[in-house]
Amino acid sequence: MGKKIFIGVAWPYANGRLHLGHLAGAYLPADILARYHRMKGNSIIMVSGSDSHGTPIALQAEKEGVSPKELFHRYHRLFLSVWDQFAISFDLYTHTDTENHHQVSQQMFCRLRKKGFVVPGEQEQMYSPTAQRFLPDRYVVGTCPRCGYERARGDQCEQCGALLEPTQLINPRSLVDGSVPVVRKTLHYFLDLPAFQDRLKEFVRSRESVWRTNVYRFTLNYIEQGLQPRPITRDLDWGIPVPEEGFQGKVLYVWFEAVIGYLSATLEWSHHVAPSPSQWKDLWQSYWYDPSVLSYYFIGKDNIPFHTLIWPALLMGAEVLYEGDSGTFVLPYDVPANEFLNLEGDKFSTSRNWAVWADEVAERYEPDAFRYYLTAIAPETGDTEFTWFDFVRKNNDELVGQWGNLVHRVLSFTQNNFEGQVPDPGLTAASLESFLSERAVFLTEVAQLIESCRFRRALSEIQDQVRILNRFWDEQQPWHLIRSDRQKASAVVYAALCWIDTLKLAFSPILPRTSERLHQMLGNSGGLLGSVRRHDYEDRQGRHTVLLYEPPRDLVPWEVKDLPVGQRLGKIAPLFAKLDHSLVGQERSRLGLPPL
RNA sequence: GGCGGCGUAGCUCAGAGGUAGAGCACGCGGCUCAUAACCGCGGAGUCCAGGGUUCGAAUCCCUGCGCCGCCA
Repeated sequence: MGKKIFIGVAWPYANGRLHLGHLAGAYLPADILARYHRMKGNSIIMVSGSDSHGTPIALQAEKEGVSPKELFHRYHRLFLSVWDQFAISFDLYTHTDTENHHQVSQQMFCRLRKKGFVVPGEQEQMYSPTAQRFLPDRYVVGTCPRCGYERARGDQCEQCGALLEPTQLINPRSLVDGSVPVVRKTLHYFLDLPAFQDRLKEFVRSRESVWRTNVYRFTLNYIEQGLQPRPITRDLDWGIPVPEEGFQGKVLYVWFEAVIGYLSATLEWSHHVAPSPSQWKDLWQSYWYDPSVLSYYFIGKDNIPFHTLIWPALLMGAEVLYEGDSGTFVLPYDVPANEFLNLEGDKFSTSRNWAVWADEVAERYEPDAFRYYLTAIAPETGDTEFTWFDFVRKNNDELVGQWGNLVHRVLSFTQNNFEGQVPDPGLTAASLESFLSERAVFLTEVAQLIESCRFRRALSEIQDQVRILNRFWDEQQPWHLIRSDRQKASAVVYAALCWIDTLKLAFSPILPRTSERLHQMLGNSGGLLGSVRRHDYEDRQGRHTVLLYEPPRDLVPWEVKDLPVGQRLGKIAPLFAKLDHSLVGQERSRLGLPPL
């Protein structure tokens, strides 16, 4: 019986481009897990979407003189093409400004309100009399009380790093029109997190053996320090309206509704794929109310408490989405938060333009080369470093030199000596038989590593096996055997081809594009990659473009298969391109660095 | 300031109480099927610093330093 897997991936904020740090931190590992489970025959969905609301988007839109909707649609479109370029196989990639997401978020709000976990309270906030509206902390600037910097923001001083309340600023003014704001009381709703203190603690403890130690300890400690009520509404006009009388001009806080996207996206996906309208309900509920579902959330380390505490609290509090639903929400199984990827000795920064932009780089290089490199240096246990020098090096020496070359030397040899057909091993020597039987052990080992989200380790395990096969080929010397003992040569080639076929399988979650090509080259039927499809639709919020994933009609299963004797190989071509070392200098100069 | 993570060979990173590991780079040798790729051998390190526990610590504990994140 197959397992049921839900994979949620952080909702990227649609006010800036995506860079390799985003991919390495969340989207790539999630995709690897998703692709693996599909081959394993498990039911899985992977969902995410663009986060369209919130202060930074509103602020930036104002600066550029466009509407927030326009701004976020621009980035949303860009994101869609990145997922396509890097073959990130979201079953649904949507955004938070759909009618469905508005409804589900408001419904969650109402559920929690009704159950008493969302309560009203007063807050003091800066108000601009000239603009007649409340100002988010960042909209207020003034002199920092600590260092005297004159353009400190209401939430933090960029000069000295002090975290501030806007009321602490000396000579505060509005960033919008320069007017002097005043302090005013405002009514908001708060999530009663302390009410969940004990249940959350019990929940977190139950995950000790699954979660990474940093995630576990960080979360547990957070609870033990005592949870505070958190405001879940804001004075802002860009967002999801608070569904309550007297709350005009207020919206749900973006951190509250964005996590609900995991749930709303599942509903939307079910709408898109359910065979009949009456079945969509069963479909989405099967991912949220069945206690055997394993749900994974791929995020960066800055996002941990939202997924290990706040989201579980919302799910516990609401219990179900609609009154009368049977079952209760499934809590996160694993939250494999990654640390950060740095770039050439400094952290990625969108505002300082210190980044390798995903959309750009996908046009200059084979995206699988990045998938390889980013998995090899995945920041699973600590921050790691992207350097162009190391990228070119790993691409040339490991990906091309070891894996690509192994494939090419064996396939070419088959082409040249066996008319491009899988040779008959005849009575395979016992040593080759046991060599071939190790494939199953190998696949199981890789599977276990992937299932426990140790992708970097999985990749190194696979590369070890590539090295073993290169050695096998060298030791057997088929280029001599072909003259002295053709039968033995056939057996060696057969064994090598079968192993390559298995390695292709193991590589395919990490390198889907090139594995698909290799799959064809080996003359196989079926497919590995699948396709990402755009889908347009309209609702009361406007027109939307989302991404849907379609697996290959005949998805190759995750299991050892002997190649049929006589199977014709496809057209052979190198899987990967070697990169010239001059690229290192070129790419570095794009960043304003000396050539090395 | 509080909490968590990280600090290991020139570089990128594994490991985790019992004589320091991998890949690359470097040196030597082999092979020629292959994208000058592949295979073998070798040198290389006060495992951030200081203290403690232990027969034994890179690994556990304490203190400090540096980097990253969260929170105040």
